[in-house]
Amino acid sequence: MLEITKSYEAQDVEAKWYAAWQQAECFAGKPAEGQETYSIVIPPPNVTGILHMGHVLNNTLQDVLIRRARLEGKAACWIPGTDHAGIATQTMVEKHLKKTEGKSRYDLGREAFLERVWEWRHEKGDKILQQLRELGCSCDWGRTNFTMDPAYSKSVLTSFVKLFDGGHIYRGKRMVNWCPASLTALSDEEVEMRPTKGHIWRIRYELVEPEGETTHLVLETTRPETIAADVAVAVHPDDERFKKLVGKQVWRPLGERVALPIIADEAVEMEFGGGALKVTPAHDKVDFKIGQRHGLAIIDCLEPDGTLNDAAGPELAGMERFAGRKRAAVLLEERGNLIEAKVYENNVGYSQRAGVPIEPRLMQQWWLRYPRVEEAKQVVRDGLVQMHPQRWTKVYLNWLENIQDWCISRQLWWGHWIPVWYAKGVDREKLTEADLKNPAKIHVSLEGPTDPENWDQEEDVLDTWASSWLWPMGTLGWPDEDAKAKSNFDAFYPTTTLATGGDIIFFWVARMIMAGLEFARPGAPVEERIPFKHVYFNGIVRDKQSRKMSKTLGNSPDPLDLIKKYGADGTRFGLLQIAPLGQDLKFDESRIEGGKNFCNKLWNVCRFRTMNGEMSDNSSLNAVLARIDPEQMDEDDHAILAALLDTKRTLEKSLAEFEFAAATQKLYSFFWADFCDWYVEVAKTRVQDPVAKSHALAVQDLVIRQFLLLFEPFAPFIAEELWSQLGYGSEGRFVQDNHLETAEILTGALAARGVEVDVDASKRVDQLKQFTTQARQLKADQAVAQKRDVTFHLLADEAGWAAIAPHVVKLTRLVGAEAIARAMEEPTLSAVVSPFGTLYLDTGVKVDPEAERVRLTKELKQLSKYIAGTEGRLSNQAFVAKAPPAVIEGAQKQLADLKAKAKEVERLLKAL
RNA sequence: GGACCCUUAGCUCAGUUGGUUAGAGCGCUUCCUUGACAUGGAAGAGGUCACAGAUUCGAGUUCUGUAGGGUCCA
Repeated sequence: MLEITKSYEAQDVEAKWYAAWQQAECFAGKPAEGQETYSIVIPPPNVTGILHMGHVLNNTLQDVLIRRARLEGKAACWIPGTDHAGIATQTMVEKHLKKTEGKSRYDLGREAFLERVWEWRHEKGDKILQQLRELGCSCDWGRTNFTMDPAYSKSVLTSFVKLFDGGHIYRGKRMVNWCPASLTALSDEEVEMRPTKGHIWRIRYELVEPEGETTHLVLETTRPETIAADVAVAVHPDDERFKKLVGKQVWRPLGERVALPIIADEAVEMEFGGGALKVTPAHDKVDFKIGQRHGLAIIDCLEPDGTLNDAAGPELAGMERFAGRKRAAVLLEERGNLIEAKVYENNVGYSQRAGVPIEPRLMQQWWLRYPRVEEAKQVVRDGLVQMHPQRWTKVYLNWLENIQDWCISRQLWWGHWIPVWYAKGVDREKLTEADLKNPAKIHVSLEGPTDPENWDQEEDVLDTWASSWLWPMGTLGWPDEDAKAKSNFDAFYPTTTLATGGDIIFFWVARMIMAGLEFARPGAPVEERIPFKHVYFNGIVRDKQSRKMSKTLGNSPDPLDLIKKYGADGTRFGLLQIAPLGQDLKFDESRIEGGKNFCNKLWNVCRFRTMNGEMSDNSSLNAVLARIDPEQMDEDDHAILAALLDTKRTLEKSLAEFEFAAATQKLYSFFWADFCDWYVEVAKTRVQDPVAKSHALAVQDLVIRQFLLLFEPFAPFIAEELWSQLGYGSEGRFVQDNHLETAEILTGALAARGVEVDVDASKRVDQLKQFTTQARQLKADQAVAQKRDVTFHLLADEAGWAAIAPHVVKLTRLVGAEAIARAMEEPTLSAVVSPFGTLYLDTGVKVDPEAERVRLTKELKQLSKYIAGTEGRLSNQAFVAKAPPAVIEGAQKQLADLKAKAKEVERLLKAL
């Protein structure tokens, strides 16, 4: 007898099998000639991050896909790795440095600081990859990548050089989103617009020369601290109110007393703030464009860290920007320029990472004109890259329609150092487009100049996303030919599926598509250059109040606690059950508990199987099939096999469409309801029967075998353990070494064994189930639910008795009775109308006619309601004329059944 | 301002191309520790499918609008 414990203890099992899998190199992606491949690249988590619920969901999905692919016989490869996450990691280390040593990165200097970051990375990094192992993730760990690894860095820098050479990258002075906290430029995607409460100030700008009655203009601004950087006042050219003032001048109310021209520009909104706009080209994108059109000067009144500089005027210089704003308002009031201060809410751009308002600033940065924009749209429109759910396609295309050049330089130290060198003595601020192509002034290459003493390298690093957009290629060895061969680039690129969150569709997904099209396999057909064929966008894990789970809110459970409490399998399965297709999901721990309970149920039914009889040959599908006796197949056998085939088909379909919740729900209902609650129960009787026993157990072994194969991608640990315990495998071989038979193949294999699965058996078994429920119901009504010494009498016609007779023994056991006997005459007992005839319950106690009348009357009322409804439909001429015949027949049959039943209930009532 | 999503039982969600009496899990009520499982079993209560129209023989399902909630873009 095998020693299966009474309940499933996940922890021991999990540790044991993960080690075994790794030992046997189960997860290594090894493509064979002619073998279909299935590859996934992990969305690389931050190297210093720790596992949160979003990772659990995202990685469980990937593991389900990759494990299923292995079972389908594909060469599967899941490439793991981590991202250096420039700003996040640098900020983390800087904070730590400040806290422990009271030093800034500048105190250490670039080189020493980077050493600290690397130390940090070696100490705290990759923890998350360890945690993924606890979740059961079957990544090919030998292929682990890090975006700052030398090989990967080479691919990043290569892409820069290629894009530069191709004219896609340029250096230019443009408005950027500046983060005063992180002291770096950001891309538009890293800026989040937030409605922000503040003030708007109405301010008088006095005319230098009054124009009749008009002595001043009224302007509204939310940023009075920048008034000193105003260089003009603009009005709309069509605005009748101001037409005669265009060309005149107003006095700047703060800072140096300067006369500002009044100009006309179409960018001004006439309805807003009285129609006149202060123009501050250094601090606003719209103003900058106006300034360019009118040849205006640019006055920058802010320091990089957000404090006001001398240009802001002596009263404000040196102040922090928000303090300066308040002070500016006070100054305006003192000078009589302030008309009104109103509470006001507007959209303000915030740095997504640092959480502070960004400053639009005019700066020299490196920019990328995206390559392959049109092609990137086309591959998605053509379905070469399919997005699931499909609606993301629209979001993607919309972004590409309005795409802007990408600011790829970051004023950070942690990241890929931009491979650009300036000739010593060159004034970087004055470099022109032509200078960028002049090798005497600029050098761009992987290796750097041969005479480094004459050059200074660019200080900036690349945006992190300008490295991760190469992930599907870089992790497969691109651009190095030897590395590509070693990594099986040819076999695994394009990858099959990318699973990620919709929040990074622009940051990452769209850019990967463009990078793939640009760099992978130049000249090859487009379907060979795309980085992936499917993108599945999983939802966001939210708490019960629909808030995003986050560390700062403290509303997220620690996944490792969940794994400890419910097992990795239970956590995975429970979470997937509440993960609808691409919809956000509200986390509900009770569902995780449900996942654990399901595992326990599976465990116990397998345990029960071992208690019912010695295990026979389970070593292969054919071995199990050989033990099935076609002669012994009864309706329950047919019904459970039909349900098994249906489950297989459902999974084939739902997983192909990324409907994970549908898949888990089918697994759950099939196994618990169809198999445990019914099949195993009815089989208890057959297992006592020496003739039927071996066949009945063989069917169970077949179902369990197939179920474990279906379940393994979702719950690999328990599946592996039971596979081993029940003798489905052999030493040194694992579940994944088997082939998951499709419904079609299994149907064929059964047929070859002489078993043609009768799909209609389910309908007849449903009647038996209904009978069972009715009998139990009768017992519960008579308050004898637990008594087993009761007798049922069935008043049935020949057909009814013939249908139920073969099942009477097991039904007797199932309903908890001494006997189910055929009644030859009508007893005066509590009764119910079953599909096989009228069923009476003899408890040995006299029937209470009043209670019986109440019960039957209620039943009759219910039936009458349905009869009326069905009659109503059938008496509708239009229905009969237009509905399909099958529907009409169904309704007619239903009506006949209901009427017969009602007639019998009426008869019972009269007989009381 | 533009685009998209959601609203079904107390809670979290299924409900495939329109078709018999709208389902599951959790929670709740009653009963049960009977040799697989109390992480369990049996029975039960609980829903005008947000609202208003339209299409249709027939709408939770399709269309239009309204309200509420959410997301993205500007």
